[in-house]
Amino acid sequence: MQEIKRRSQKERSDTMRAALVAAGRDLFIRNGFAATGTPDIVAAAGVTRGALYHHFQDKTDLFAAVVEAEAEAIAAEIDASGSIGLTPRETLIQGGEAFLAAMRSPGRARLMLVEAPAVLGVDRLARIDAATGGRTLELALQEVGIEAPGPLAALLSAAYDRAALAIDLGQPPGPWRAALNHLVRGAIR
Amino acid sequence: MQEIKRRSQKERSDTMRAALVAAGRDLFIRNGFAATGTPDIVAAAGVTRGALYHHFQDKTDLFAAVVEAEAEAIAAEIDASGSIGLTPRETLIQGGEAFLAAMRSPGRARLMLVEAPAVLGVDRLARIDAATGGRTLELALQEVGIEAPGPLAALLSAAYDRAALAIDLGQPPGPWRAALNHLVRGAIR
DNA sequence: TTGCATACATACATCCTGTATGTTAATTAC
DNA sequence: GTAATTAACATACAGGATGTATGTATGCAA
Repeated sequence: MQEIKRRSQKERSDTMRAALVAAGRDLFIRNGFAATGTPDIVAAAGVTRGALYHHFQDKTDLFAAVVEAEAEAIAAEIDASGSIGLTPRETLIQGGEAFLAAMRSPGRARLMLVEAPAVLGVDRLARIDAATGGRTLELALQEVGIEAPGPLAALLSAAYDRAALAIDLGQPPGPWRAALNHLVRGAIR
Repeated sequence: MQEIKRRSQKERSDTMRAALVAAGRDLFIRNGFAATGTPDIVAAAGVTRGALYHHFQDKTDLFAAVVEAEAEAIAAEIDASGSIGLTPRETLIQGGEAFLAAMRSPGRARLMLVEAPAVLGVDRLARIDAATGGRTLELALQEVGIEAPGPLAALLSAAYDRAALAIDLGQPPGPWRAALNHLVRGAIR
């Protein structure tokens, strides 16, 4: 009868881990990493700090899990809006639009583009979104015939990041989209 | 005889403040903001925490002072290398090169481009380097006839930031400079 | 020189982090 | 089916950091 007591270990563990990640995501987005204490997180999840330190090595490790989950969510949203049968340069522009759309989830830009590099380090974060879907831009540039697409992809990605941040901070998206289009079209000639 | 005791209040205060900023800069660059404690800073400066909290409201306030000083130093270096009598687009490229050169001071890129936005917030940091010399890029774009130079300047600035970071992380500068040239020339047609 | 303000040093309270230990429930071994 | 083991947490503890409150000495002004 009591299905609460009948949960398997793995199921219990998975839901708890997910609850901690969800609570952490919420608070990290609202207050940032430094201003969010582990007591706040576990209180929001309705547990104690023992649960947190059982599932994660430390607070940074939980944050990394939040960032990874967020990166996967972003990649999934972008993939979902990926229209097929476009020219390479159309794919480029459309992928950028999809990125901006995915980044309009409130606070997501600050979490992924400001907090994450500072907390996890630039290289570690780069590895995370390389593991999810960060190389699509590079491949698209290669399609349109750029010789060394790596650095240029990183630069354009940085430009998109900056635009997403500005929009997340409340600025109107129109001028940023226009400037991005200008930049991309100039880059692929 | 004892010139130490003969210092005026203002002189004493100024040197102390400068010493704290210098010690803070050194440690923030080496270990980052979060991993640097106020005991470390005052120990490096040879004083106690009382001095720090007399001159600054809190640890973040000291960090802001460090960032401001660094922004001024960067602006001064860029201004010093500013050749006159160039065409607007030459000025654009040359200014970018000067920025990259200024950013090769070890750890400076991470401090200003990763830590500072996270600790101070993007908007506050934007105000700081707008107060120093952050609008030169925007003016240069206006010179070459860009209609709305604001967003485009921000995007190109973000690209330069990304390149500076990559170079600071140890990557060879050549490909990044090439990609930046490609991007800028495409943007100004 | 007397009084006050400035420039620090010292002492203290609070909070947070990470770890060590304890407890309960689920899984495995026999 | 029961004992033993392990996983999943909760509780308790130690260390350190931050910010503030208080104390002290020196410069400065009347």
